[in-house]
Amino acid sequence: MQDKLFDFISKYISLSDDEKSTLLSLDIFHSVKKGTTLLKEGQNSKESYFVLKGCIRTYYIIDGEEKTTAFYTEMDALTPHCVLSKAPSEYFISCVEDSFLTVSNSDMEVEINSKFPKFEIMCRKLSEELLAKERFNFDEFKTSSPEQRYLNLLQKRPDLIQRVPQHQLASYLGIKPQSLSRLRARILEKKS
Amino acid sequence: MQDKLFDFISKYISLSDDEKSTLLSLDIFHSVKKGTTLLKEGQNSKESYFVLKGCIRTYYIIDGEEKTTAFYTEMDALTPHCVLSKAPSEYFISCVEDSFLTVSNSDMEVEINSKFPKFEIMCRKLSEELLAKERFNFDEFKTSSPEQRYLNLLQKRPDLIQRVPQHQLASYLGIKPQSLSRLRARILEKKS
DNA sequence: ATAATCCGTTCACTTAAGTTAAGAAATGCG
DNA sequence: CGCATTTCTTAACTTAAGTGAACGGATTAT
Repeated sequence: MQDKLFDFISKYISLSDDEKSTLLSLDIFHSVKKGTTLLKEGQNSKESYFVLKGCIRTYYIIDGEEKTTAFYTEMDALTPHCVLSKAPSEYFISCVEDSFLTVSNSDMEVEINSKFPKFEIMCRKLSEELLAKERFNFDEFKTSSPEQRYLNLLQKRPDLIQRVPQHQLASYLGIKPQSLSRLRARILEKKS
Repeated sequence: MQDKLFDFISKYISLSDDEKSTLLSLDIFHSVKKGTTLLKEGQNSKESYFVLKGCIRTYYIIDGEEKTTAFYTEMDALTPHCVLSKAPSEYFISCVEDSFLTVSNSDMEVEINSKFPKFEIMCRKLSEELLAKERFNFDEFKTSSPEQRYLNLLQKRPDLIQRVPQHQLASYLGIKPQSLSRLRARILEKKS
């Protein structure tokens, strides 16, 4: 499973065996059970996550209702907003499935980055790439209707629709669960 | 005006006078007239922008209609998706107002980053911060109605509503211009 | 095993956004 | 300056999402 991490890293920089073992010595690999809450609203966490297997989600509680805004699956990285802002978290992070993650601390990252400048380079490339992707996804969201967004998701992340509860998917698509149900029924009708 | 750039940079790293003059020698400062198109769909650009004064926007043309998805104003940085993906651009970038920008080339950035590791650090910090912000904005968008999004914009970027045409604002809010007009009339009614 | 809770779907009704069209106001250009 | 184009608003109508409620089916807890 560690190799998955190294495969991912190799897309950005090349690591020596020495550097690899330094990474492994940090004890960042963790197995997390479905339903576990990794971060709560109001907490001041310094932890970042990288999903090797499984799925985690971020959600807000607004007027007592859960609003899921993002899913992170295999090879997705998440540094919560509160880690950078050093302010209490506005949202929760929880485990959608039994998952295998790397969990790293921002102090630890600062240390590694200063020891291995390579690492700094990887982080820059990765966050630049993720920023561009995030902007693109946001653009797509803005320019399409709920139905188009659902069809788009069906194309791009068909796995999500299988592995995630409908009501979480609904808020991810920016609508209510009932609307998602109706929308799906409408699509099925059209096909026939 | 250059000082504005250095003030911005100083939030992330400290530059020596030597480094400052190296930066200035690169001839990255440009004045751009309102209406100028900086990037066209299909182009393979390597240029990134930083807005010192003015406003630029990204927009798509979908079914012959302009869809504005983002505005970049004072102290905003934009590296277009196509620069990183090295694929033709999916969108246009144009100048909303007469503006003063820095325009930098990705080859130039690679060179600077290798000469000044400090710069690499700044880029990492900046893109991490922007990524967190972008995700937060996306979350807000998903979890609110068009009316809430407009009211939120009124709070957070009141200047935009003044300086940008309504029909561009509308698609930025994910709705049609007619709906924005109606929505504003509705809000005015409520207030009275 | 049974009760309780949660989840997804359906329905009827309300509300708001999309669509089409028309006209007024502002802007740009010859 | 006046004409043309673009932009903004309004209106009537259509379509889709929000709301509240009810129903089975599944999952969880007791």
